[in-house]
Amino acid sequence: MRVPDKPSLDGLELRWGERWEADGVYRFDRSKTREQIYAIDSPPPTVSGSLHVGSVMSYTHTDLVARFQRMRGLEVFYPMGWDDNGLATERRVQNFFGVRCDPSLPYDDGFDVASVGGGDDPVGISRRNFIELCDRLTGEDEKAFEALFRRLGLSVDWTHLYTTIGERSRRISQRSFLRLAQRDLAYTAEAPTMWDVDFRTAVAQAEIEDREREGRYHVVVFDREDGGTVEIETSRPELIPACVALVAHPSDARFASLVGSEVLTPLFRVPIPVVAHPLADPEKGTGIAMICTFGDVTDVTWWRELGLPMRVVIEKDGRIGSREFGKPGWESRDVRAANAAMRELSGSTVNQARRRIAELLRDAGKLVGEPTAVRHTVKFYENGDRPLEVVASRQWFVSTLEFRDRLLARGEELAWHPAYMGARYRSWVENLNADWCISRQRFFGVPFPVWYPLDADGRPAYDRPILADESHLPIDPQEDVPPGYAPEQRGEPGGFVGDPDVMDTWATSSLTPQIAARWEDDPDLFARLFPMDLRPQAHDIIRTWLFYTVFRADLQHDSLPWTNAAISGFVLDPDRKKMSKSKGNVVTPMELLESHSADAVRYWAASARLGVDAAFEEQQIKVGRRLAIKVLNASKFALSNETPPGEILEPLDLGMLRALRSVVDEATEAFEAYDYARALERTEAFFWWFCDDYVELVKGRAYRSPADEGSRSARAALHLALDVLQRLLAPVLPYAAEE
RNA sequence: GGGCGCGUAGCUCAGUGGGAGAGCGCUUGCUUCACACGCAAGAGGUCGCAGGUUCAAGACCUGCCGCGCCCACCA
Repeated sequence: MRVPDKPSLDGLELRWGERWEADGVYRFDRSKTREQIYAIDSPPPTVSGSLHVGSVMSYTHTDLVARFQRMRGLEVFYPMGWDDNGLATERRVQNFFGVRCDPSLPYDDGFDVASVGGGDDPVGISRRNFIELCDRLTGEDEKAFEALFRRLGLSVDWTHLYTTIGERSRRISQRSFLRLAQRDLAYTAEAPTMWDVDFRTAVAQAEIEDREREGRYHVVVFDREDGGTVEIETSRPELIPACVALVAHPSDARFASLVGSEVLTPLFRVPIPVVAHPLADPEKGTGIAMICTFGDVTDVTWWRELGLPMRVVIEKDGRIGSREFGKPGWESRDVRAANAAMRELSGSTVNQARRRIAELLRDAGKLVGEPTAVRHTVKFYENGDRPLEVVASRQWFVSTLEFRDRLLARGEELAWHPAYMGARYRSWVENLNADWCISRQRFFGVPFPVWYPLDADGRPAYDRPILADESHLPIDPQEDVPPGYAPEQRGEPGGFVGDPDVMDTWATSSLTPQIAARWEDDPDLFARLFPMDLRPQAHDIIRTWLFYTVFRADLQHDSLPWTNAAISGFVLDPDRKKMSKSKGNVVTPMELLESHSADAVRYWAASARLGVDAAFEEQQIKVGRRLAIKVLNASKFALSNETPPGEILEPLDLGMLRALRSVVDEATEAFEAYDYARALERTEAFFWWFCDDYVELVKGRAYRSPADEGSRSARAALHLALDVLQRLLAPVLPYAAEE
């Protein structure tokens, strides 16, 4: 045994990191059975830059549990993944290399990105070439991520690494999709969906957030057939050309006589019916509202349930398109005026159109008073800058609404840590209002393993998709050819065309348990791991990652994907604001580890309970550093006397050990309840008492003659207590404990 | 509008019906043979407010105030 003269934390991470790797101490032993295994569904961090100090905290939380379960004798399956599938990566690669993905181009296996000049316009390349570039760039980030996680001391088995754009993820994602399609749970439909006009893609309900915005209420006059008028209030007058009806509540006496009659829209003079529907709120506006295709999701409900026609004026780029009145579906009592008004709006953004139509209405005497300013909530894509529009387009959906009740039951079945986080899941599931739209009009993602036959005129038969053969996955329908067709038939009448879209990134990451456990690629391994024990994650993605993963497992395996969910909070800066790069208060994780040591940073992370947002406190990290150093020094004292210890007989020694035993019990109980912070708190309090009181009390006795019984008892007690304390602290301070 | 969480020392936070606590920071003293990244002593609190239950409330119940978050059909 060699005890250093002056113990230090410096260099411990590198030394023990290498040793752990060489010895394979965290390598998963797949010969173990399900009962002997503790399986973790690690969150794959998004690869589009660098990791945040918040990630350091939450990944440490997972590692605390992993190390505890391993020390309790379970074989821990602790993989890692990189989430490099998605819009964030796509944008980064585009900007970095000056390229643009064009899925219609064929793969160029001799493509050299160096040949892409510094031209102004991005160079179009095939999807496969684009993915290869994504792989290349994300590879760099992923190396940095791994270095950070290794230094932090995450006891991950790095041989179980996956990427969400990798071949295995694409295969499993496509396989799962095909199974859903075969059961008609995944279906394609032309339907109104939420649409981001900047990214030009459909988005799902889960990616939508409300933001408060300034708006203006306009009171607008519609003409009745009998010569009277009716006034409605709207914040979106630019949708008047898309208006298909007025709606009032069935029991609203004020409008009862109007229901069933027709009115004319202002400016466009389009005859529309007045209808009744219980969703119309007599308290709002003037009590009667216009229904447009489509201003919001209520419009969609009204349109569907009342069987109204569709008159769309907003294009996918968010501008008002040109429309010709007088044609079928665009009838008008004054075609000339309608087209004149339409020309005023065509080509402008909704904001421009809103101002312009207000002027037109005013000039026509159809605006009552002036628009009044109001703050109201508007739906945005979570990464978007402009309000979402509702656009009718062909998309793939997964049936969700019909499973609401069983998904609620799954939420009850899952053990949430802390328990109250289950309420967020519940309120989300209770309020689901649409099937999951899983197609995205983007490029860097998992393609749909689907083609469509072309009819004699070259039109795709979307109602007869050709599903890929499962044995050939993953496939890219832009390159691969469906069974029974020749490559030359691509795009030709009577031939086929590949589905151009990619899946929602959550459609793949909702399968992380299946990907990590190699569903159907390795049935033996899967049976040993699934359902898993733990999903660790932060609270902001309960309605996405957690919800979708529960959903997929329920559909595919009729079970929960895991039994426990451990929900971490966020890291806030000391002013209690959310840390953000723009405020310049971000500390890079690697710098933290280098200046304070990994154990010190882990200590700070371990003091933050699950579910609670934690303040970033450098002071707390320093406290952790002192604790780690104290462990080294106390251990040095206990180990420096090399004479053999004896039997523990002294009442003081026995009393100390009795107290330590109850600390072990408490810490174990806390850890089993995922309350690592309490385990640390109890252990730490005991440890400082042990150092300051017990050690000082027995020091003199320990220094007596080696043969002295009291001295032997003291030394034996010190050895035993230090051994136990090191193990109690090992999940939090693995480096100091290992040293 | 519905729901969840949180208000305890200057700061960060424990607190499981009976004694108001820890760490940091602050003050004072100490080169004691594991550790000055240490040790010892000390100052510092109407436990958000108001009722109620109880022999006893920081804790349990009700209402209110404040902060944060989640959800909701945006006329």
